[in-house]
Amino acid sequence: MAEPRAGESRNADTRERILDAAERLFMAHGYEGTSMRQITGEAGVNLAAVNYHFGSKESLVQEVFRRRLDWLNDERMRVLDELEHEAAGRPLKPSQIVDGFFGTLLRMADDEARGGMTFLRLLGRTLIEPSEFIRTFLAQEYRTVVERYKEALFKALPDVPKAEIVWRFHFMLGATSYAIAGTDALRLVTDWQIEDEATMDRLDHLLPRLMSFLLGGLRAPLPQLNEGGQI
Amino acid sequence: MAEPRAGESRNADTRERILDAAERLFMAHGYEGTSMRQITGEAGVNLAAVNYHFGSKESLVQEVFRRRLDWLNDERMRVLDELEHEAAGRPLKPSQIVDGFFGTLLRMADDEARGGMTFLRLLGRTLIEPSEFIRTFLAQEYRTVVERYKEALFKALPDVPKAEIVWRFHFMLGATSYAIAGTDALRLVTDWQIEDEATMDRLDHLLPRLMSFLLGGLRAPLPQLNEGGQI
DNA sequence: TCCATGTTCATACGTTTGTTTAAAACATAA
DNA sequence: TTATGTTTTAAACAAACGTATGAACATGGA
Repeated sequence: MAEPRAGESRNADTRERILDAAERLFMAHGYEGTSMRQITGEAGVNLAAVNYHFGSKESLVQEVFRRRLDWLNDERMRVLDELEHEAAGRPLKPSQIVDGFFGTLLRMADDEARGGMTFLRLLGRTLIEPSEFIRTFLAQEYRTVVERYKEALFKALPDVPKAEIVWRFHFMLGATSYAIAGTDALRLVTDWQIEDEATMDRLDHLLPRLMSFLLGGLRAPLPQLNEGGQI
Repeated sequence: MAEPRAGESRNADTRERILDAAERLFMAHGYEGTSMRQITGEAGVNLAAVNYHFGSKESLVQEVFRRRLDWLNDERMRVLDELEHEAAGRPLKPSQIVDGFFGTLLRMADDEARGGMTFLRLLGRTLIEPSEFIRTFLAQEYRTVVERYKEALFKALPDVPKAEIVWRFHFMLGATSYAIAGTDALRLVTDWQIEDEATMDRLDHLLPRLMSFLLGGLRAPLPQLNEGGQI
């Protein structure tokens, strides 16, 4: 380990250590289930450090997400810009759009410097986090990106009602959320000791699997909606 | 309101009042985010009542789920028994199985006596709840039912690798979870003021929408898995 | 050297947490 | 009525919570 050079360097180091510890603990135990003392303990810093550097626990969790989401959503925007530029006006293929949004997300798992699997699992279970202010915060962070991808899907699937696309976007988010929430949640479906456990959580298998599923759902035949009263 | 007749009647009433309040509050604020004082306050009972009737907060939340899941999973078993009996050995259609598992769940929303939408939304966000002991508990409660439906899917889709089906079951759970987690989570995708808000959350629309999506995903073309190293 | 600035530290504050206690109130049956 | 078991009640408990404070320390420029 390299010695921190001096004041400002230690400063930045402390912030990062706190963010890393908070990310891991929020992932494991949730926001309300994680205490300041756990965070500062695991980070090896003083209890008061969080309030000094971030102001409050609420601000801390927001910074935990912002640190990763800023890059992710910028990247998603960049990818969509590039796709639309190459398409030169013609509508994109749904698979391109889905990969731009969800593929870009899942590929973060390979990048340990961007939070890797830890952040992905945290995000996966936080989109439907009980804590009101976190959901509100995430909704704001995602607003513009989701809006652009929604519009792209509208153009790519002109024959599908917009409300239908919105719902299917929502369903895709759910499937992806479970996909990355990881082996914890998978215990619901598998019997702990699955024969090919080793290959179950290979990331290079997860992405194509999820992508097939999402596209299958997105392009499914439209349901017959009974416009009258009861079903 | 009918007067409670006598001792045992008041007893049961207090228990039910606590369970109802806890269900609603856990749905709104999560397990860790809900205090005993909130629960007993909303239920209109004494603070000590929870510990007297249920022993602890952990036992309470387990009873909240058990009260609904017992019926749900029995019903799922019954439906699958019936389907397999009618099929008389021949494999079921995937749509029948999916409807038996997820349709039975969603149709609970119409039954206010079974918890209705409140319990559904609670369940939706609890399958990936951070609290370890809740996930463990749910995994146990679901074990046998999930196992039977998995087997049914294996038989219904003999050409699809079992690992693939397990994953897709998992994805379906995720999509369903988001579907029932309700309008809170939908804010991620919609712009608050959607034109046809009124029709967005009509339950008789949600079920066929979700079903199309799930079946589309379940029957999607198999992904090309790179059996070698990196993707 | 001195001061100013930024950071760390131990400690304490006021609340809130889940749970326990012992007495009171109640219901049931002899 | 008396005796017995069950349920409700107010009050208290220790522990943990997020946050605030002021002294100690380190650093860089004057």
